[in-house]
This record gives sequence, structure tokens and C-alpha cells, in this order.
Amino acid sequence: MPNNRKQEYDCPIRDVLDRIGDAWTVLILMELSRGACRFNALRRVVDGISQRMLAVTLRNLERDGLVTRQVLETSPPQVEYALTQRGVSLRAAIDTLSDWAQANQTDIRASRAEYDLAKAD
Amino acid sequence: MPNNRKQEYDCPIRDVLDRIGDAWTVLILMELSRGACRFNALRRVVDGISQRMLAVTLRNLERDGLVTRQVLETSPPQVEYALTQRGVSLRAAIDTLSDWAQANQTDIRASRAEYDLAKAD
DNA sequence: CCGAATCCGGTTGGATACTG
DNA sequence: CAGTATCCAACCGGATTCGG
Repeated sequence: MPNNRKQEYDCPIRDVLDRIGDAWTVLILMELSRGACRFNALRRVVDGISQRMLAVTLRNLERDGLVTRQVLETSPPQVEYALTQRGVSLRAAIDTLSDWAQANQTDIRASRAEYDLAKAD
Repeated sequence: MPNNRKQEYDCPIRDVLDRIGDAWTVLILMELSRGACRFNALRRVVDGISQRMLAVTLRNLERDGLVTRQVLETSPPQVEYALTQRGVSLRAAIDTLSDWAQANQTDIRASRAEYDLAKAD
């Protein structure tokens, strides 16, 4: 039920988190923000992503208008993905979170270590 | 492998997304930002959350130093949760994302509808 | 080269029942 | 009141295979 109920309320922040909360979307977004990229090129650089998840993630991004998909008429055909303007603006919003993450990561790690230690009494 | 590999790289943004990417953390964070709250009070207001997930989520938040857990010496004992300073700052970062979500949600919905329609040809 | 379809093991999280 | 423990169904995503 967790995934069905996600869209149960009309909560915009949930929409975004459902998109970027998974393991790969943010990585792909970051990679594409460095410039357009083809499928297998992405696959090599994202490192560890399966073909399936790359396809699924890109399709979702395209569906939300965050990424464009352009088929190049080469032989064999190639497909180039690029951020839309909306995608760029999302990336900027994510950067805020990323900044927070970097600024607080050592403190958070310390808190976790302390917490785990206290539990191991 | 997706969950084991999450922490594989030392990527701070992943740390944050692993925390707030789930269904409940953000909702609880938002609720606590309105003031301290007890367990069952949270449970009532968050609406739809199971007892188990509320406990798990709160424990994770506490572990990261985002939330404090204070046992009140009443009878029966009550437990009050509140945001830490760090929790407040995270909420601020999330607000940026939330603003983006609100600003773009109608466009995104439109994109999705258009995409789905094009697929149903 | 790009992707969809199928299969299937591991994780997630709800329901329920039980403690301090 | 505030959790923990157990059980189990649903989902997610990797591996593999096949199509355009």
C-alpha cells in the first residue's frame, strides 16, 4: 500500500520525492546537467545501473518533461537525452538539498555513531 | 543490490535522499515543525501511517540527530518528539524543493497527461 | 544501439498480537 | 501510552532474453 497511497493525497512535495527519492534519478539528472548524453554512454558513467532501471528512469523523467529524448537518424540509431529547462530548474532545487547534505554529513555520521554506540550498551 | 549499494559510494546527497525519500519522513518532519508532538498524536495526524512505520521513521530521525525524543515522567509515561536545530535546517532545505514542486506541479501533470496520451495512440 | 518483456529473489511495510 | 515481534503479501529491481 505504501506506493499506491503515495498519490492518495494531492501533495506536490510527494510527487517530487517519488521521482527523485529512488536510487538513480538524481545521479542521472546530475550527469545530464553536464550535457546531453546517449543511452549507453549514460549507462557506462552512472556505474552499476541496470539497463532496465536506466530505461525506466529515463522514461519517467521524459514523462515529467524533465528530459528530452531525441532519436538520431544514424545507423545504428542513437538516442540522445538532455535536460529540459524544467529539468535544469529541478537540478537547482536539488542542489540546495545537496548543499545541506554536504554541510551536515559529518555531524550526521557522528550522531549515528553515537546513537549506535549508546544502543550497544 | 539497490539497497546495499546505496551507501557504496560516499555520496552525501544519497544519505539525505535515503532518509527523506521514503513515504513518511517528510510528512513527520513537516508536522513536527509545527511544534513538539507525542507518538499517538503524530499517529493520528499523519493519517494512514502504521504504528510500525511511525516508530521506525522516528527512530531513524532521532539517530540522525534530526529529532529529539523526550520521555515525560507521567503516568502512563508519554514521549514527546521535537525537531532539533538540524532538523529545522533540513526542513528549510526541503522547503526549497517543496516550492519547486508547487511551482511546477501543474506543468508536470500536464506533461504526464500528454505523454500518456501520446502512448495510447 | 536502444529498449521492452518475462522471470524471480530480496526487501519493504501493513496487520496483528504482545510487553513495560 | 509507546513501542516491539512476528508473519506475510506486495512491490522493486537485477538478470536474462528477445525485438526494432
